[in-house]
Amino acid sequence: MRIGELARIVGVTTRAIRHYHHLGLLPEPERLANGYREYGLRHAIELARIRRLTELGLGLPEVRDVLAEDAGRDLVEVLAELDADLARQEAAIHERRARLRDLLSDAERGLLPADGPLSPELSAFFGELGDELRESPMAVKDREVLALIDTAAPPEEREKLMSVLLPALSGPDALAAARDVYARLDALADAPVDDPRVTEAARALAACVPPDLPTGEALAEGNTLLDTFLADFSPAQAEAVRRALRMAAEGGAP
Amino acid sequence: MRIGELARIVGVTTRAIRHYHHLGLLPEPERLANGYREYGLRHAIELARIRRLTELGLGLPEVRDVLAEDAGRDLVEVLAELDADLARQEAAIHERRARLRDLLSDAERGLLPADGPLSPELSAFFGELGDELRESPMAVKDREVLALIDTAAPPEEREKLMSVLLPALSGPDALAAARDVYARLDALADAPVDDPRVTEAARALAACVPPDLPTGEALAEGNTLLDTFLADFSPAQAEAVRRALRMAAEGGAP
DNA sequence: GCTTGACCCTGCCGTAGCGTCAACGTTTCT
DNA sequence: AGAAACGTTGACGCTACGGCAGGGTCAAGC
Repeated sequence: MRIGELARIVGVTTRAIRHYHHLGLLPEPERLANGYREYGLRHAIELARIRRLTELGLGLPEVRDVLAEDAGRDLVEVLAELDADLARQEAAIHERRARLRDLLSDAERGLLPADGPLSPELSAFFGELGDELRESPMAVKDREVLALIDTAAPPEEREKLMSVLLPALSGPDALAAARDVYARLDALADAPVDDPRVTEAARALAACVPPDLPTGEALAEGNTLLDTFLADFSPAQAEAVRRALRMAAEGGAP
Repeated sequence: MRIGELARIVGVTTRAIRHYHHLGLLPEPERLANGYREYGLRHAIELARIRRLTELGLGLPEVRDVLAEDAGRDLVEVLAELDADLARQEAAIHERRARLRDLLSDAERGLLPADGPLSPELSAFFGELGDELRESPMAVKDREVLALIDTAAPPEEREKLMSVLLPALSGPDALAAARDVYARLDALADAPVDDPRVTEAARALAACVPPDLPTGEALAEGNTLLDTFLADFSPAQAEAVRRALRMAAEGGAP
């Protein structure tokens, strides 16, 4: 029996058989005078065994281990380990599917303009903001930044930040206040730094900032983060934000 | 902001960021005079978006597609497709885990000497055969061959073969008959081809063969399969099997 | 001025399990 | 005798990066 026939019988490709030879999973058979491999029943049997094991999800090195230890002892151990691994994978897939379903249901209700997934509270806030996201560049930017924070710092810091932010976002006047601040900042896009509206915008923004926010940290000298953040704004907008942070920091820690 | 800081903020490795640059997922930022990449808030935002998408399970080429089509239209489509894909994977894993559990429970009851998984009926038959598998080489070989058939020809032919084999295996005298045949064939291991016991063994074996088995096919001239199969036997054993097949074929198609 | 340590750069090899050529020899059918 | 269908070895391709080699840059401390 030559390689093609063996492959057909067991239901694998010839390439796979040669691969198993290469890895030492399946012993190389005798060669005919022309160099062709000549297989016997033993090979078919062993190959079928390899197949059964790989189809269970074992990796080829593990299959080799199982085949090598002629006592079947190790098999049980490997299978148990594999089951645990598969359980983890299954759970991971399940979780991802749950998040996918949330996203898809949001999308069906017309939310989700072009963004990826973010936490449900934020999603709700920006969902209600609605048309603002199509008209106010500031609102768009704000959503992007909050999405960044939501994605970035894993649990610990995220939770802390969200716990002080969320009450502010879900208050009864939060939407109107946010719209007002966005409009004021948008108006500063082309304004000079000494425009009188800068002060008003800063005051409006500071009023929105929850008192528990660590604004002091943000103002610390070596903070390149704040600079990077403000580099994306016009000079007047950046000045307004900076003043608002100072006002919030002074008002919050008297 | 340089690459290390960006990586820390978003929670990825610098290697991943460079990888995204290489694939065109994330635009290359300006370079400083020393060749360092200099990032802004925009990059952090985009990188976080990429992260959210990959963590959902999208592949990087798909992420690129979603980011490229500036309308979010395609996102829903991609996500739906991804969900279908994940559903398939989840089902596959679930099935494998079910088979694994069967195997492990078999192993706990002391079955499964060193073999991989096979269909439950076969497993039951050889489970009951018990000690025979430790004493009779023929029994071991038989199990191996049936396991091969069980693994190899997918559904169609397998079902056909099993449907005629299983009744014969589960009859009340099946175990005793099988033991008898195994013993007779084992006795022929070192016997000459013209040993009188060859005829008796052939008769005993033929009596076990279900009448519906396509023995004619097996005897057709060009069948290298049968030769390969018999090459694993001693001459007298092979002769007995050959004669049994002839007897079954003649008796089965009168 | 020199070293140390923490960054940054490019580029190449490795991963699992084969698929897919390439370039060539053998067998088999017509 | 030519073509189709097989066989041989060898090398590259795929994911989403990790790891390493071999170097350049920058701030601080001696």
